[in-house]
Amino acid sequence: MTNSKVTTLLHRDDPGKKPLVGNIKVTRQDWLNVAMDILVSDGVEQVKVLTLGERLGVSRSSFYWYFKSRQDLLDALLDHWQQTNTAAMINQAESPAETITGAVCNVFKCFVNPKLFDPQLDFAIREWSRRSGKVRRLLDQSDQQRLAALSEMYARYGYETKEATTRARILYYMQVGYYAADLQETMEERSDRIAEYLLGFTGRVPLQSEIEGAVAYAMAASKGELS
Amino acid sequence: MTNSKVTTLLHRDDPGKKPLVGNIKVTRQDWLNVAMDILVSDGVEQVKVLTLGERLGVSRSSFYWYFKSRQDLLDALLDHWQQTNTAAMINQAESPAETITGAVCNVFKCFVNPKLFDPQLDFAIREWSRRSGKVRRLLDQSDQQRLAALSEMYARYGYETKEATTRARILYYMQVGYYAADLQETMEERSDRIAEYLLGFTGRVPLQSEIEGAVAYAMAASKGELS
DNA sequence: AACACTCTGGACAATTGTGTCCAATTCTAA
DNA sequence: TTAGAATTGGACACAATTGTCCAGAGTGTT
Repeated sequence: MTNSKVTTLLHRDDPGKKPLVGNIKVTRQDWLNVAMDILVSDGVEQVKVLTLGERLGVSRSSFYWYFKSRQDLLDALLDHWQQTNTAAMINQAESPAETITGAVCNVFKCFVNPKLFDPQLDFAIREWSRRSGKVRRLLDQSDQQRLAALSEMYARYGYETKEATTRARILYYMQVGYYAADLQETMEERSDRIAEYLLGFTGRVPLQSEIEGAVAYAMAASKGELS
Repeated sequence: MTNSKVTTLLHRDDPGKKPLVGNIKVTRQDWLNVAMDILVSDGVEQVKVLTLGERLGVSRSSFYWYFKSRQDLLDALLDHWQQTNTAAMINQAESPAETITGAVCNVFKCFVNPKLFDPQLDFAIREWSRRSGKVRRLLDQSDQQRLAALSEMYARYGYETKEATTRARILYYMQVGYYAADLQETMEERSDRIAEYLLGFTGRVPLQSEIEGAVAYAMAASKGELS
């Protein structure tokens, strides 16, 4: 019904890596990669030891060599998320820019470049948080940090406090909703609205150069040309 | 971890209804109500015949008298959603208003009055749609209809096409994201930002009377005083 | 009083998931 | 070449879940 990337998710599929010796078929990282893939496409509940094993072509027992339990794997996935997404968004919100529209363009980079920020992973965690108090607490904390960084960004360009925090919410939750809806929109379609998005989010007309820069970045990102 | 309403979810808990005769302990509607409750609070995957039966104080076999299978129940839940949420939002988007800010206030009614529109149910369906092609198709269709109605609303007040459709997206997806994030915000906190939300969504300054009307509606809705 | 109708409970089968145990395999090092 | 370490596969135990079957318990009808 869903997923399965064509990229090299598994050690054995990556020609750059040296072959595994001995009786070894997969690595701990392979289990993690496949688990992450399923987490993103199908949700936590579908992260099942049996399913992962089948996809790796390996028996379930192997799993228990690398992980203490299913929960142990889930904790590792959560760790990975914590160490990537939130940091990236805060970083973009704090990047310098001439104008507020330029600053929002910086934040847009998170929304279009999966190497910077993985919105689908973010959504998967959000879904997971509904069923786990621990995950919920971590996510609430991240949301607050991100909103604070975005509010501060608007404030830097002269918006008064309440307008700054409200615009931060609109920008942030619009992004959350966009990925929750999981549109299958091409990057061309999205780019085509950039000027209007910038106007909507800031109330100010963006510079032509900002629009062009954002479109160029979005197109490059969609082709995997960025890091 | 979650839910359980205190309201009269079950036939037997509603003093207004006549008692069930014979060997009858629950009705088909009771099963549906409890299922809907769990769908909203815990997601489709948690809608289990055993769990529902326990909550109703009845054995699983009873379920199979009222429903052909678990899938049969899920189809009924989906039906109910279709016949409520989308219609309500389109209706609000089409309501007449003097200004665009007033029109957005009409749409806000959906976001704050659960009797008009149930955003948590909407989110539950969205989550479900990730795991079912059938649900996915129905939801995509609803999203498009709602976005079309909101775009048309902006267009009525003079926004040109691309700005109208973009603002419709910001308004709609912000709402989706807001409920996906599942903040535990009081209605006072939300109301306090209404003027800024209106400015952000429309780019125009709302009338004082519109703000006051919207706040009054929101507070009444949160107290369950509306229909 | 006998019967039909509606609903419920309990036993059973099949499937799918987690976790444990141990033997088998394959490389490395002594 | 032999011992040991790392990894994997297969069998087993256990729990949760869906679905089937049928007997039984109330009600109303004839």
